[in-house]
Amino acid sequence: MLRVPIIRKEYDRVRTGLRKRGYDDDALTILDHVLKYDDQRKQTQNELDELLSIRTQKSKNIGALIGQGKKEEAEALKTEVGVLKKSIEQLENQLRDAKEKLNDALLNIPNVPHELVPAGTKESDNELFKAWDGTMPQLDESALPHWELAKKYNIIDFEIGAKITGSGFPLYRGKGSKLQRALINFFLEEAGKQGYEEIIPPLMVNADSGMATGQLPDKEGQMYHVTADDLYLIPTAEVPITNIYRDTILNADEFPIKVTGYTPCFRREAGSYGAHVKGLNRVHQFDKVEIVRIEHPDHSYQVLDEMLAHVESLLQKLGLPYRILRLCGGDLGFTSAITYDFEVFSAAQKKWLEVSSVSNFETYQSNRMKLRFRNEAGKNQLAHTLNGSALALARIVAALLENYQKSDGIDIPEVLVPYTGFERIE
RNA sequence: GGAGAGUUGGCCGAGUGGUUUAAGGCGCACGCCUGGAAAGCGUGUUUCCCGAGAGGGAUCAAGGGUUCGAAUCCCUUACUCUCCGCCA
Repeated sequence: MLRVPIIRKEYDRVRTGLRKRGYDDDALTILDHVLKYDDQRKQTQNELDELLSIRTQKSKNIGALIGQGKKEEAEALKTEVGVLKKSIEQLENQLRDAKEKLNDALLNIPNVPHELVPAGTKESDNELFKAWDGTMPQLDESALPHWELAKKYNIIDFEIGAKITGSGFPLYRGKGSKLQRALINFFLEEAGKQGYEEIIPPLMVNADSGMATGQLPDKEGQMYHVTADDLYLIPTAEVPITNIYRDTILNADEFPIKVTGYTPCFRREAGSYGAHVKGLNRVHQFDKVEIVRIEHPDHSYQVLDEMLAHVESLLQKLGLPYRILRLCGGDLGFTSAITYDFEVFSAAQKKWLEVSSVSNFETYQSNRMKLRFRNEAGKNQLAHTLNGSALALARIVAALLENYQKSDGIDIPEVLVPYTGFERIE
């Protein structure tokens, strides 16, 4: 979340930034509420500290008097301190109240967009950062969408998935399953070559973790909640991986921190319907390889570029037409300062599908999770967190199947053959 | 699931209601010593809030309670370890 001193000192910048997200004057009053609650907090804290100081002092005196055998004086002092108790209790309640209000307000303020982020509220306001300048796949008239191909070659079964669990939980089988595993391994190996440490994290997280990366409270309804144990199924590996570093003070020489992990991802996608959810376009469970970086604030934007280049190289190796969007303020995730979306062209559907989202959160997440490093001056400073999909599988599979289809089979991109062990799906 | 024992600073570890400071050790930083180093000696070393500073407050797993006063006593929760049960 945002730090109060920033809201105070850079008030105008914060307001301008939030306007890009569509905040009007009315919505912006939340900033003034923050300042008000913070003032209340400080004042109450000061008053309380003073009383506590007096209490401690007098209590020590009581101890000393008892030690000297001066019982009556001690008793008198006890009554005196007893009077303080009520005021202390009252101030403690006030303080708790002010902190709670302050925290609630802060939790509801999203990150301030980077200056490069275009203003806007609609998808069409996203900026085309990099257009596809190569050739588009030429498909026959008879080309099929991926859900038809999945059926034709018996590689993905949506109906059985729906029977076992529900719609949006596809079952991969045979070469479909092997292709899935090949892509996961390919992505992990490529990340490994770039120096990312591979991990396998827990697939369920507690509320603290969800809060730290910002899924809670903002996206409460988007996660599957296991109520019996109050745990959440992860919507992305970002959550468990970034939370490795929750409540941590790093040494500056521990940078760069580069972690990658494959996990299934679970999303309720409440409110989605129609053509958007056809086939693999939008599912409740999908596989994804995520890359996460924890960085010194001075380098995070250079690192963001590195991450973009990495994702781009994956798409190039897979031979998929792609474009890169710079998200507008309204489309930007709650916690993100800047986000680039990668979309691949799914040639039979004639649709661009989002397959990666690469973001710099600056200090928004690290402030929530108390992730700091000791800087050159020896002070503890918030680190920057970044992450990106590299890549999300389901839609990549959709595009691969559609774009590489021939009348009698589907070719496997050359780069994947060592991982699949076969060259065609027939 | 049952029973028991635990959780103290970067790490180890003492501390069963009060005598301004959570003992001591290790590690780390700086200084003295040295030709240089080691050893030795000295000083410093949790984090957060308020404050220009001096200083004040909080912090002994978390949250409540008892008390003039809680690391210490009581309650709840989480986690760790041991044993039993179940189990891939």
